[in-house]
Amino acid sequence: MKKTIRQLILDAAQKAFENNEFNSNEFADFAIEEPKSDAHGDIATNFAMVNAKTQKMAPRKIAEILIRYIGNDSPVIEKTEIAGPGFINFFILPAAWYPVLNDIYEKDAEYGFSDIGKGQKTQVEFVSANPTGPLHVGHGRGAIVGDSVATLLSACGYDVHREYYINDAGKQIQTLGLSVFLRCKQLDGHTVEFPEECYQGDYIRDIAEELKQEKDDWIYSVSEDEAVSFCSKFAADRMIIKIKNVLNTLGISFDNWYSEQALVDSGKVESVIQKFKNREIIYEKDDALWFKTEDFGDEKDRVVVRNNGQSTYFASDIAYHQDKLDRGFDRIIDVWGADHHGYIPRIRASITASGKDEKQFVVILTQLVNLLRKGVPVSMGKRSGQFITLQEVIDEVGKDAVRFIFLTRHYESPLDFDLEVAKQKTNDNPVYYVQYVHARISSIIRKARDENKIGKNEITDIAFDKNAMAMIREPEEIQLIKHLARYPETIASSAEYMEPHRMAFYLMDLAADFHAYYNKHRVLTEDPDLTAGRLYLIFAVQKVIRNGLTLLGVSAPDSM
RNA sequence: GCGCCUGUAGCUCAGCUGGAUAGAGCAACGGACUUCUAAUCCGUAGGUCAGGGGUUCGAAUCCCUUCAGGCGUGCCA
Repeated sequence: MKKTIRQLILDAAQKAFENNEFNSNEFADFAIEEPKSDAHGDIATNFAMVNAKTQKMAPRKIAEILIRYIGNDSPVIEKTEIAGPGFINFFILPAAWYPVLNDIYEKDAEYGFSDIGKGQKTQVEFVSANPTGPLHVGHGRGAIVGDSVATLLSACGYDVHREYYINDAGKQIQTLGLSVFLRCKQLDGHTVEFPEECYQGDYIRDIAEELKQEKDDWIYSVSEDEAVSFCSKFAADRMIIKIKNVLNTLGISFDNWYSEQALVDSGKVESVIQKFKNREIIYEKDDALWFKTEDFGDEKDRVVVRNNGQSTYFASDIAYHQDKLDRGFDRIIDVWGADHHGYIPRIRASITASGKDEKQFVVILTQLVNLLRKGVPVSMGKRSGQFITLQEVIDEVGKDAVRFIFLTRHYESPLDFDLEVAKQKTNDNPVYYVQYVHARISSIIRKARDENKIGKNEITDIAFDKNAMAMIREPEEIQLIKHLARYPETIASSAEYMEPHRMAFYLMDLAADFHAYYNKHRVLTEDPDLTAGRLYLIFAVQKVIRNGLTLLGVSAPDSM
């Protein structure tokens, strides 16, 4: 509809210019939008205002000329008017909205999908939590945002690749191994002291017990170094399995699990360092190797190889991001927790340094999650082991509620996640509000079948009965269709701005419109045409609700 | 100190990238179930968009500044 109106305006403007009523045929960019208030019509444009300069005319004068050329013969327009400082408001004929419904039936699960991504290869890397402990709610937020963004991009025709980067090299993995090793010894009755840096959560004990079950006393038959190293590998593998399981319960899976250790073993880290050394953008100081990130926009230079010869996490990351781009991705999107924001300039520096376009690299920073119970903060501390895991949160409030709550906020705002609120099945918890629409419509359709009220056509018939269609004319019904017509652009903007919350809010709004309609009008009536028309409408609503929930990874139940 | 993020109704949050009278939900108050699921709906009330300046036809939105909160500012990850 917006496209149609835009074209009408452009054609009219061109004609006005040809007849010398406009001073220029260079028109400024103008907006086509839906006014907040119904009194301002269905669609409005600021064309006249933004073109005051190009035409050297008063906005209202421009508007007058324009609507004269738009005329009244368009099949979709009921009337036009000029309002306020020069808005042009269009009132659309109710019947002009009907094709939206046919479109929904025709495209079905792919209604609203587009190819604006043009098959661009896009990688979304998210979660990527260290396998040194269970996921917590903060990881959950990144996981859900990343997954939903990936899904939305796919719906817009991007060729999307989901990746999890496993930090399975480096000191923290050794520490993990040591923690498990010490816990094993303790389980065997030895007195051991845990160094402060060791992980002490219950999961360490679980892994130690699993290890003992599989390997019995083997760890004492080898050197301690060898034992710890084995424990590291064993524990990391176990943690990855657990992480995969949690993510599975959230409906999240990855195309690739990328191992840092494998990256190191491949020699890519070494070779990037060498390459940068040759270009003299890596230099030696204080027995360490430094990357001149400051030359590429960072605050100061960063260490890539420590004075003890170990390379840093950053060194791997340079090679990793290089490798991503070498794999041919047009755009790489990293989803990080806000506490990593200091890393952006240095990664960007590494990308610029290697001659790539920094615009290919995008970071979504999800702000921290405060876990509460009845308004009281739940303490979180990884080393101490005193924390609630993501798995526990999901078990308590359910996958759908967790996903939806995380998605009803802009990822940039800090999030208070209250476990008690999340469990409530009230409107504090809008996931049920939206799902209820789906269940209600399923219920109506069941009843319609029971009572033989489906009519002579199946509801899903695209070539729908004209008489039935014409019965759709209540204001609430037209309102619903207008809302359904906005779904495609909601997908597009959610994907373009990588803001899945837009879809969540869209669904809540649509749900509100439906619930209001439901309370005011009966779908199943004694009039067969009316009943058929309304069934056709609500079935379309149900499809859109289901499609939208699916994009957000939330289920659409047939009964609640 | 510097950098990033945030500040909108009592609470939790939107506000479509500069548009018309700033919107929802919760909480409060008053109504609607013999009829398709009341996990719903209808209504009332609630605002100096943190404060101040600027940009222009027009600012919650852009710029400057002050204040408040969070995070970061490692040869940790």
